Amino acid sequence: MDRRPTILDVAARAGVSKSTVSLVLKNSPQIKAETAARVRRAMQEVGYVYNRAAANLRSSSTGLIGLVINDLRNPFFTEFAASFQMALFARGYATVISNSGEDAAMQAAIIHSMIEHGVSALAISPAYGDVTSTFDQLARANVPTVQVLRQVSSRTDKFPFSSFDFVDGGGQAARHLIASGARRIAFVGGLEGRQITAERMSGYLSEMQRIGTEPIVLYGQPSRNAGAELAQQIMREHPQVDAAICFNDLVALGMMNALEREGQRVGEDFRLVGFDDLEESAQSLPPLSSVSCDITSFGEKTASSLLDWLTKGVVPPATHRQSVRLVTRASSGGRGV
Amino acid sequence: MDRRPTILDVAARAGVSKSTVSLVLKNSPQIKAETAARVRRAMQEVGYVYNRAAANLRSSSTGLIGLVINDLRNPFFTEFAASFQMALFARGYATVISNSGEDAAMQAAIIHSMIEHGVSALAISPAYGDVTSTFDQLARANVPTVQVLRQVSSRTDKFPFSSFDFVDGGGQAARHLIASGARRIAFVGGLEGRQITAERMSGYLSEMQRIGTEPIVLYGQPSRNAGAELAQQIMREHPQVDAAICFNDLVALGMMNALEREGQRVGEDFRLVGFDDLEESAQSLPPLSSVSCDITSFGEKTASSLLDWLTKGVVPPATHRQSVRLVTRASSGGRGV
DNA sequence: CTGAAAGCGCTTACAG
DNA sequence: CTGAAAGCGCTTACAG
Repeated sequence: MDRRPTILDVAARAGVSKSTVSLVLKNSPQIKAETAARVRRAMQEVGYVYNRAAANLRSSSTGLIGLVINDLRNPFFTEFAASFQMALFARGYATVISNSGEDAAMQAAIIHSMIEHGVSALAISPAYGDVTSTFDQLARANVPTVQVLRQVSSRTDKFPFSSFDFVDGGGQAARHLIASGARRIAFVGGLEGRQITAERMSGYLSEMQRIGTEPIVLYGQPSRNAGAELAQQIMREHPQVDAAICFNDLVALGMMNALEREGQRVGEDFRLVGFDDLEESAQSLPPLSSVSCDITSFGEKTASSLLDWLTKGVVPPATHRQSVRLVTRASSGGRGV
Repeated sequence: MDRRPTILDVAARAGVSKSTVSLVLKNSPQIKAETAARVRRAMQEVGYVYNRAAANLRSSSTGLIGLVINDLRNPFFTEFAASFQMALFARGYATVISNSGEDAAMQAAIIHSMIEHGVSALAISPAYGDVTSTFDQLARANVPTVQVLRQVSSRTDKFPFSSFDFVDGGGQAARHLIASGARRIAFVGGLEGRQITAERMSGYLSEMQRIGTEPIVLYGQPSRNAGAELAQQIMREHPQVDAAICFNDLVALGMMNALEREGQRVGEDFRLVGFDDLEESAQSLPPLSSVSCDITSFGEKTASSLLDWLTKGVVPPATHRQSVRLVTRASSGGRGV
């Protein structure tokens, strides 16, 4: 009673061979409905649980998809993880999620373990660091793997990369602020040297060049508190600035808070645009304009292109950029918008 | 070259039997160092990857620990997930994390799938709903399972429950506010009817009864925006209130923001205490007093008690409450604190 | 429509 | 210190 019942136990109970039980498990049309019903009843009676590991061993495909995430504490990534998993689940695949915590060594260990556990495919939102041996391992093991949101391996032929078109988003934001009458626009927040910071900033830089204005850039952590501090710094050191494109909404919300406390009317005296369009950004006071990255649909698309690769051999394009869309709200326009 | 090399390939390459290879894999001291080295070299050469599923099939223990989380979008739970996983990883166990998204049916499907995949043990921060059949399944499959943070099954003998001593935390917060000179204290935020709301409120209610004051309770979503709205409502409808214990820090931060915008000085005119002690709470303006729940250590303890159960048969106590500690900052005292 | 046999890649006693 | 054999719980052709 301690060991788990197997198909042999079920077969004995139902008075058939184990082959028949196996066929019933796969809903084979070969089995007479009556026999199938009897077998199913026997499964109930003995408390049978399918042993997927054993099945996989023979058929050598686990239906397990791995997801390695660089920071499970960041809502942007967890939203991705949640929608990715949901999409796979709906198509009958189980997802194992693991968090590397921005640690390349941890990431290597996780991936190693996932390969051992026989994942059929892998999506990685990678930690920065030396990852060549990690990706070599993946190549050897022949596990279809995509890089999302961050590109750390340049071998996009083997490890296709997909992300958002942040460059375009930054351009949209800059043009919108200029059109709304902003005179001096700063780019605020984001860690220096990170690719994603460069991308989000790039569209802003082009627009500043186009209108012949010197850009003003203040780097910082992508957090609410950093945003508040940077706002103070701008009011002190750059009083001429009357608008900002923020690395993300958290920074923008922190800035908004600090500006309003100092009596600045956000949307009139100072215009603000963020990135990510978090749920709460629509509800801030004033509501925050933001470059919306539909991370939910991104997660779903990543899931289906990975499955197409796995099941139909359709290799995803080496690089894919999902388009983004600026959502304008009161923080960048008149208060009543 | 397409199929993964097995120990037989390694054995052939190294000129030994597959048993020897297996022993090398387990670092058996029986194998001569020289032979082991030769075998290891052969593994490198053929690109061998351990097949854990096959190993598990024979030894019937996967070393896979499942974690089912009710809401991967909530930082409190993701912090738990991250520390739980780290702790297990450090002890050589792989964790598979899955998100039920507060959906009991999804949760049932996830747990079913995890059992099939042969998890050795399970931790569940459960979704509310009808879970009897889900837990029956677990009982039948004989998988050691703990409930954390939310108790949905009353069979704590089979499914031990552990959480924080929120009741005590609420009491600490209330006594502190009374001692600081607050005259009228409200309890703000948290969904009505949820056990965790009741727990966090309970200590407050006792203290109000003790000092003979009618409690004032305003329910709401556990979010920043809800906090801001509830603050407005309090200023309008309960002008006599000069302090609040909030369901969590998000609510408190939202309240703080709304209060300050209306010119109230938080910490002087209005005293505020939250729950959870988020990282950013120490850095808000003013810094937020909060009941600190050390979720990191909670995750680690959960991991090790689960492993003790799995490996040594030490069943955790039916109910465990980790103690919490009020951290007082300027939001509940003088501004200069 | 159902059964007998081989095999997936390991581990585990048991010999030697 | 190393090898030959059986077995973990399934699936997969192949018979019948």
